[in-house]
Amino acid sequence: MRNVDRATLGGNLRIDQVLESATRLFTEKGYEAASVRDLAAELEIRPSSLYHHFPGKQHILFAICMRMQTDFNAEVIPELLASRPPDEAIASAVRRHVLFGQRRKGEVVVNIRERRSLPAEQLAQVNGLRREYRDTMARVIEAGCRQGSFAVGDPKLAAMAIVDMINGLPHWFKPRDEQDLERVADLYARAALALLRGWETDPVS
Amino acid sequence: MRNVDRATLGGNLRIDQVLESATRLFTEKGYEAASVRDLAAELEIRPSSLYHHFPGKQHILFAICMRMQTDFNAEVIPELLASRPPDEAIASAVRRHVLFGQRRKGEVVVNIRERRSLPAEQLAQVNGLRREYRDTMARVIEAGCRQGSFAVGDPKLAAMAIVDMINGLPHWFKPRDEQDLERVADLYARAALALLRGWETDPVS
DNA sequence: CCCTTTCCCTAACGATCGTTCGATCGACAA
DNA sequence: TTGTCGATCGAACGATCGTTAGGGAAAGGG
Repeated sequence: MRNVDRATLGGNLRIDQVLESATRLFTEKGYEAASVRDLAAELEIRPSSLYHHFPGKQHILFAICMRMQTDFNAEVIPELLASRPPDEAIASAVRRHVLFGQRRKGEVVVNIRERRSLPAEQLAQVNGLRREYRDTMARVIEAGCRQGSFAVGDPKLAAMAIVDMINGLPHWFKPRDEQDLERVADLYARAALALLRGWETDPVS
Repeated sequence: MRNVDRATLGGNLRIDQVLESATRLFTEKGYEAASVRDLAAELEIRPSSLYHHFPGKQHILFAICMRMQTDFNAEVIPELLASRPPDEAIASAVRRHVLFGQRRKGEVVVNIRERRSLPAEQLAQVNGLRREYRDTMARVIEAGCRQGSFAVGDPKLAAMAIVDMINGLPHWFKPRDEQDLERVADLYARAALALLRGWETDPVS
């Protein structure tokens, strides 16, 4: 029982090594294709030793997804809830989202691409956190519409579009350096604002 | 040899059934988790019979990805190359992209999420087609910048952002009816234009 | 008629999968 | 010293994996 707590929340040393190696393996080969023996080999221990720290392979994936999404929400949602104009809230949330996606690229990609291999109940937990983020963003967009900064008919759709756009980034973007990363983060923040301001006002052609 | 040709291009009846069932299985369980025996069971034949039509499991995935991406390029790229203002070109390309993503949702999702399980050489072929699409879109965006319709500093980045946004759609969007689908397709076309017009002109806050 | 080709079958191959069991080793408290 | 406990080990379990070998039934052309 103690192990499970230390698996979902961080804390233990060896468990962090397991999650780190597993993240790398899962991103490179995919969750199903990466075997417990691959993971054990990377950690230089025997496969059976892994079961002292985790009750099974699925729990490793769950721990990766859950920890990543928890940290993400704790870091990005406050930007949306801070009391300030909706443009600024969206802009800094998008900035943070982009930066998080690069800093924790491995976990983010695993969470996006391998999450569906989780059993229904664990998958629902992770999806709950993701929905919480999207709903919060949708509410800020709605507030921006009421006060006239944004022109969006469907705030939920707009939030999904923006999130999809940002989540695509870690799959292919390799920043040249820290400055390049900041540039793209700002660019995406601008992109989100351009989207929300001009969505339903501009003519389609 | 004949089989390979009929696998990548369409034509044969049974092969189409295999690709259709495989697409459904791969979307539901993932390529690695879906076994040859699962696929054979769905087709009500024995696993070994599959090897009369395909030389191996990987080639089924390759056929799905290649056929989907070929059809996609043949359908969407002409919208970008047609001689007309860049706004209109982008708008109708995005519209077509969204509609294609719904009409061929299964194959599109498989191509996005399972493509990486392909061996390097086959993966490169599919990625080549994808790059062709993105590059074409980037050139249209660049043209739009030169003639003043768009205000984008990095056309390739803008193309990737738009493509990521649209490709996210098939993962979660379930249109109520045909009209709802048309509505979202138009909305995403507008979103792309809003993005390209206001990207670098609007202040960040 | 026979011969080839197409399609599917039964049976099984070796490999690898996630996981379990029981023993062992070292550190540390009593 | 003895006892406890966390961590690791070797060895193996049954299941399932992708794939192959070889044969049989039906169809079509010579």
